[in-house]
Amino acid sequence: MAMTRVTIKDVAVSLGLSVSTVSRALNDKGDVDPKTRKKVKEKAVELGYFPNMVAKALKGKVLGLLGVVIDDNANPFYAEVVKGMERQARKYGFHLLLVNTSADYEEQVFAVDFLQSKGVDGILIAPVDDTKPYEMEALRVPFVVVGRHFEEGDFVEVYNDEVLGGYLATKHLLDGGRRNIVTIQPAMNIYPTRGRSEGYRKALIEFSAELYNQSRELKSSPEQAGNSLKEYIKTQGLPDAIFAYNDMYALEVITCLKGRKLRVPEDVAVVGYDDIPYSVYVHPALTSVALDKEWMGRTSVELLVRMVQGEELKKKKYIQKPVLRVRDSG
Amino acid sequence: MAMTRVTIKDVAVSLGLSVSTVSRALNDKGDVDPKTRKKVKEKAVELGYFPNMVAKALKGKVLGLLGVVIDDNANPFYAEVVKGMERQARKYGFHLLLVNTSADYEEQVFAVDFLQSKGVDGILIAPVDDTKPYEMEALRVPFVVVGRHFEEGDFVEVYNDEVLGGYLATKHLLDGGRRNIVTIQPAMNIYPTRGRSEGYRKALIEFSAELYNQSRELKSSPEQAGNSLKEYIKTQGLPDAIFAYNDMYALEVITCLKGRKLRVPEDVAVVGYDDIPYSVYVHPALTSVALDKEWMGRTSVELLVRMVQGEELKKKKYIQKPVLRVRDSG
DNA sequence: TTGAAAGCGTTACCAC
DNA sequence: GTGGTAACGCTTTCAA
Repeated sequence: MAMTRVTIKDVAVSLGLSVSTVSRALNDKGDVDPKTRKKVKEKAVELGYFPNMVAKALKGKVLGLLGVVIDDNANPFYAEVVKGMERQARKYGFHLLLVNTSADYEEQVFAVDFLQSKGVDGILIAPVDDTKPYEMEALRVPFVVVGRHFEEGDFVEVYNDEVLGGYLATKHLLDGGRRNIVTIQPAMNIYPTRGRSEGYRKALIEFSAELYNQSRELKSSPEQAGNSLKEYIKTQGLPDAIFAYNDMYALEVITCLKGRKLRVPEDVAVVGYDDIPYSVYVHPALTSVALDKEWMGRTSVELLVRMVQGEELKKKKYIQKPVLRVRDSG
Repeated sequence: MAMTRVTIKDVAVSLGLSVSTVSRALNDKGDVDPKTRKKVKEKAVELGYFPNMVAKALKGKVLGLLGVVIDDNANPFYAEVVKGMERQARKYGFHLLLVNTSADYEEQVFAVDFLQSKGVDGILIAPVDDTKPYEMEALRVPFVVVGRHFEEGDFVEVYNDEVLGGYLATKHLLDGGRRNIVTIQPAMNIYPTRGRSEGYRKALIEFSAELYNQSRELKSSPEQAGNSLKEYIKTQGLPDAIFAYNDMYALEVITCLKGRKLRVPEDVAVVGYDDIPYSVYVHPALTSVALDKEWMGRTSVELLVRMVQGEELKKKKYIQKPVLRVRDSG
């Protein structure tokens, strides 16, 4: 087990060559006699040699490590994004280093520092707060912002048209005859919340100023969504539709509604967001704004790798257009 | 951005000290004048120095990287396990390197090699096939087997009592009056399939030899579960209960059943496994064998870190007892 | 075509 | 208590 590692030097001495020649042979670089090269490679395999990336990295080469800083890998949205990242990273010979922040700012600061001290070549990050670009200055390696969008700063970003998403969802509800639509979302000030709100209000005002004036935004958390809604209903009365921040919120909202013997969508229509894989199995099947999550992962890694390899990206914003997937809940 | 990194040497010259002294001061090692130590630390902060773990690792120290080799991070079961791993790893100052194998053996071989060449200190692995212990010999770093169990080989393993899980599920169905129970699982030959089958058969034979002789194991895949079942029904007739390998299978099975206008659980009862977070929201809510997935993640990391730090584990098998969560599907 | 030697950032041994 | 130096495994000039 703990047998000492086979190094380039072992290969060299066993062949009576110098380490430099072996290095060149193995990396197909410089001038090496084809025969020598062949011998070296065979010997390397025979001895079970495999390169020590750590040593390579110390020589200024890339380690092939990409840090991923997200809220929670078990959130089905991020799970899919990460899956896409992993797949793409592998194609380029890169590995993913995962850190969850629980959407906590301190954790994020720590994560970034820690990741960098480990020598990652780049970072994929969904910042906890995308309103303060100067906070990204702690980043000393190339990075790509995933699923967020800073108004200022010209970072490379891969995100979704959240305004369109919010508009689509709300418009659909309006088209279905709903007039008392409340939206529920987390208190975080990030582009996804801002954008979806904006889309929501855009659809409302497009319909009438009156409806716009009655717009209602409820702040909550995935776990508390049900309780927040209950509270809201108690004081403000029953809405006829709810545009949930994402499918987790929608699921909680539906559970709460059912608990009060209300029918979905007959009494209250519910539209979610993210279109997680389980939305088909729940009852009623969720109507949701769909995003290609793997695309986000693949694209962000693709861009980051190019940056790590020294490429200067001209295009910096990669925006995806969401689509409404209409099912039974609204 | 691309400003060159602050090294220990920069701190040394700016203070007129030697690198060795600075190193000792920073690491609280050996003899250093308390005053010097203080000065060094302050200067380090001032200059924005942070240790280069890659260089440390080259010196034979631990890099603080743990490789994770699993089927698919987006599988809700693994997502929770990974979450537990990440949390625990962080406590110890370790990072997680994620690789998905899609349950493909070649991918796994590649993953392990690749991870090792990147200098990981240890590996957490859910092997694609846990019947061939000698295949683990490619592992040259400490490793912990997660969610799998080899009959031979004395690896450190963190897994679940799958026999009990299968027994619990089947017994519950039997107690509910079901007599024609088929189980559906993947074709993979891994402890979870073997164990759950065994538990299934154990419950059957405990009831009667006749029932045992009628036991039916259907091999399929999560995506094909519905079709496989349809095929089965066509040739073998309708069972009155299905013990699904996990909740994903169960969800597919239920969808298939509903598609044929069959009622769950009235016509066919369905029990799943893993108790994923969404099982509460689906309709009917899934009865499922529950596991503490985060515990698996935490424990395996805990053990691996201890191994990496040189500890010899006396206890090698960490087994969790599953519990049946009865809801509406069966 | 091949080899010697320097250097990447850090630690550790051994003098001073 | 402090500093010089070798060493970790590898790549990369620069000579030979």
